[in-house]
Amino acid sequence: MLSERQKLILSTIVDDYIRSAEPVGSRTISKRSDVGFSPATIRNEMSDLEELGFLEQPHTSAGRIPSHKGYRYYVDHLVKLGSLSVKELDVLKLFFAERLQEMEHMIQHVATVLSSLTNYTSIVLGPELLNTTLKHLQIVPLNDTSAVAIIVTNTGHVENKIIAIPEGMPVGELERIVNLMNARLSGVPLIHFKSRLHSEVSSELGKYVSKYEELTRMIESTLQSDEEDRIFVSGSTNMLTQPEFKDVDKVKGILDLFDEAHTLVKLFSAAPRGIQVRIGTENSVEAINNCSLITASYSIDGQLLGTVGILGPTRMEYGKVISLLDHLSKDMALMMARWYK
Amino acid sequence: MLSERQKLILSTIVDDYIRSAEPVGSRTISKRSDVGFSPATIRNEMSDLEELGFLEQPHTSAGRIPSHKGYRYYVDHLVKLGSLSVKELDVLKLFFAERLQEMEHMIQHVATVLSSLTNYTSIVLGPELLNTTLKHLQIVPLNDTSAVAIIVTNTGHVENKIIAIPEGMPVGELERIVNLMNARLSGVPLIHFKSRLHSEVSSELGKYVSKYEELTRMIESTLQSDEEDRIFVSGSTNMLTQPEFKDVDKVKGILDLFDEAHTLVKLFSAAPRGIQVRIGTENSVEAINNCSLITASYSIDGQLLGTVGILGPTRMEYGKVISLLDHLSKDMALMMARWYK
DNA sequence: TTTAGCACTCCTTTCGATTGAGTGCTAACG
DNA sequence: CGTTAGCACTCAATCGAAAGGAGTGCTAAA
Repeated sequence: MLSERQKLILSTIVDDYIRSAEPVGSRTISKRSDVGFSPATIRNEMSDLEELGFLEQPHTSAGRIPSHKGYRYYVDHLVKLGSLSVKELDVLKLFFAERLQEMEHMIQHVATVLSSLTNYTSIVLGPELLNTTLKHLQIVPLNDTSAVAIIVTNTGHVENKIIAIPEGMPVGELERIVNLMNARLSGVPLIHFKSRLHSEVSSELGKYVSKYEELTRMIESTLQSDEEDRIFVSGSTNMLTQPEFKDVDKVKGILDLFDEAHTLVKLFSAAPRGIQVRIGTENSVEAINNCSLITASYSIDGQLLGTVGILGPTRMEYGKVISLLDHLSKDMALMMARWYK
Repeated sequence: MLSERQKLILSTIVDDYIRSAEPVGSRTISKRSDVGFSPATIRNEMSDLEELGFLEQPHTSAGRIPSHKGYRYYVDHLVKLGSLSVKELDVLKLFFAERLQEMEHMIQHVATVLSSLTNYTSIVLGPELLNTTLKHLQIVPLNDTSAVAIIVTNTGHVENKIIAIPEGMPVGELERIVNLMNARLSGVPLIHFKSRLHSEVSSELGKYVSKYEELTRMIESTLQSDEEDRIFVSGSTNMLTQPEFKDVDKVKGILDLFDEAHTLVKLFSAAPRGIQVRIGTENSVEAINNCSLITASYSIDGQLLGTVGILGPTRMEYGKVISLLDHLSKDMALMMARWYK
């Protein structure tokens, strides 16, 4: 357990380091108006804090910087949640007044706003398609062998994929099956689509049962294709403005990560409800072991939809970012609710 | 007009500099087996070439590097088009054997292959939607006020947009109009869609003429939304591996460019038929004034469809890249032809 | 015309020397 | 006994001089 004075000093060091990116010395702390101790006293405390593992020294005659453990303690006990500035609130208000039509555009826009407000990189995981319900299924033949399967959800999302028409199935029959599916499956949550497809429709298919298996498998694959389309990144080059990443080799790995939608989806799918701060090596992905990732989930009626996140250096403005994400994730949930109902 | 010997020397300098990224000295050139002159002779020629503006000296006691004019001459007269290696041909053959279904995936894949074969950044501009013909038009109502307009082209491309249902238009009437449009406009090239829409359909609309205007305007807007979706980038972080960009400030502007699909589309739309090499400041976009951009257009029956491009440092492997782009753009044209016919 | 020789330039590397921010320890102070 | 002033010590960063070396330009000889 840290004493009040230790907390004050740790907190001051973290704040100062976040601002300056330079190791913080005892004199710097001592000069601050809210700390009424001499440099020598501070030094003793700093020495203790280092022994406890909260601080590190790049080298003997440098100031101290927070260790991962130090950041962790700061985030858990000391961080002062900044309230959003008038300017930031204005931006958000304006943004949510805009009522973008397509959900993709809305989410991309959220990412852009986040990265420009924070100067970090923002990553947003959109809701899974499976949470929506089927509005309309359509199959448009392109030629004798292939067709486009189109699925429209109640949120207005359109998913499509080119499929092969089962050999020997006439167009008329294809239409009949699709009509049947529409009649029976409209309004069904896509997560139940697969099972309902079999229970509701398969009995009425007559002689095309085997062909039909082939067809449904392809329609199902249309639903699975979207995993990587759920991820939206903005401000990736903001990483380059951070002094800790002025060395090209250090950013390369991070920037490469942003192109791997696959890895990002995995990283974000693992995020829990509410707000989570993962510092340095707490991240499972090695490329961002010198970064912190703050995520906030958004949900409707307790059902987890997706995650909003900010990636920056471990020396990140935790207070500001946490309150911003908290605010925004709630706004997003509200906005999503309009779509889903 | 340069003498044969000057050409040989210029060519050798450019080749060597492309390989090493270091200023090239007279001794280095002299040692090469195909140049039978002493360093002193080479020096005299280099001095002449510098006076003519083909070479530059970073400082008095350094070797020479090619100027923009030097690269230009090299590209126009000296470059040896490398034939593709067996390995590269294998990659391409394998790739085009794969027959990806969706055009988007195919194009994205082309970009990936290009960047991994060259270690530069590849940018591909896909064909305009307007070159395709209408296969099917569909409007799916979501609720009382909005619907999704879906356009399927003969290439299997699906474009969709959420539109507002004109006030006071019953669903049945909406369906009737869409059916009419489908009957009359199927097979029409999208570039003529707008004009045909009016001439073919407007007479038969009865009392909904004014509402109908509103509706068609929105359907038309679905076609225009795709401009930025035509651009595909791969290997953007390859820029970071080039020694001339080891300084973060120098790459920031370039990487930022890749996020501005808008600017890229403009840059690529301006590309002429065939292969073009734009060196340094020949590029209109300032961010890439230290880069060279090589583009190759692809077309069917003389109609320009799109452009494949490689962006790298001015010190780029011109010979290799040019022949690769040439080869690939022709393969792409063939592949596209299958879609369009 | 070509080339060997040589003085000269100037970047780069190296290596102390210096500087200065910051520490740890000790002893004095309230 | 906690706090602080004083002081010696450490070590990265900065600076400058010296050395090294790659490369040039010029001149004169082959």
